Amino acid sequence: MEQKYEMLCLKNQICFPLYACSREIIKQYRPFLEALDLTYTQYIAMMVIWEERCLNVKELGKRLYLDSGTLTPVLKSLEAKGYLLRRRSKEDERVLLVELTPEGAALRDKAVNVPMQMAACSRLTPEEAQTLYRLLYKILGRTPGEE
Amino acid sequence: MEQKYEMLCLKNQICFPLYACSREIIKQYRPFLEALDLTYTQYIAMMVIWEERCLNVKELGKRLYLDSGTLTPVLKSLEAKGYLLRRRSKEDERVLLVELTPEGAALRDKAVNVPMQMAACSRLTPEEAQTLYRLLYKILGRTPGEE
DNA sequence: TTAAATTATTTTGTATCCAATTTAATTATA
DNA sequence: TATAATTAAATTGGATACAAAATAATTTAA
Repeated sequence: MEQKYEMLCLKNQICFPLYACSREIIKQYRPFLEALDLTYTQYIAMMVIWEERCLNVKELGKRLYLDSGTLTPVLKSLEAKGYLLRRRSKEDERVLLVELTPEGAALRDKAVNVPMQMAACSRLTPEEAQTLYRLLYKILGRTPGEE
Repeated sequence: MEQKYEMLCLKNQICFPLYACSREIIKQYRPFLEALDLTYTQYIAMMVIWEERCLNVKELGKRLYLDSGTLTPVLKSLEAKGYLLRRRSKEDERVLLVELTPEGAALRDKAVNVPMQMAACSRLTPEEAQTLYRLLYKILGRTPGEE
């Protein structure tokens, strides 16, 4: 290939394997999450909601790097399954609060083994996973707990 | 948080930052790709087609980790823009060949600076990027050229 | 103090993704 | 050689993603 096109190859891209890996791993989640009747997006949303019990859409979106355009249908679906309640804040009617239900809390016990099951599929050593984790959060520009 | 839920937190997931990073970087591509009237998916498809000049949907899908359900509309859209031709193979009518047009080849010269522009946005050192690259392809289980 | 600006969420429209089904062509086999 | 099995794409249906516009509530500022 001509020199000037060298950088424009799939094999010289860093974003492409990131994109491919992300989708491949999410595909691996499928059988485990299907048993919980959750999609991956619903699963990571529930993960934050399990931790926080109650938070608003903006906060949730910041944690997940998703905007309300994506979250609105996801949260409506989780509400329809009975795992959370959506209600407007009393102090500020613009704010929508998302609150864990007892059914949602019960789901956490059913989900508790998913991380271990997924770890068993990993092709990386714990050290490699740790390195990857650090690099990914360097790209994201903030650590999970931050802000 | 209770010990038993410890692994079920966003901050202890490896897939989540992968998923978030992938989307964040694809978002960074947008202004550069908009100038070419391409989406990210169209861009990586063109990248393979620029290299191969002519290949079939199955081969393209293997390179991109995408199936024909995703590729069919992407390729129709690229054909509509005039960057490629879709035609059935003479030897096997089931196979759809995707062939670069002169317009598609010309687009390559307009895209040639995108990788450099994106590299300028990177928060990683070249060494870190190299490490990340290696780990991602370890997860994918095959190197870019392989198979 | 009320009109303008801002903010949080929803809606809309477009483009993926992907599982599952369908269609059409080819190959294998009884 | 008919028929079954396989294969490559396309289609269908459901769930994201996300930009842009719309809606509604709150805050700012002239």
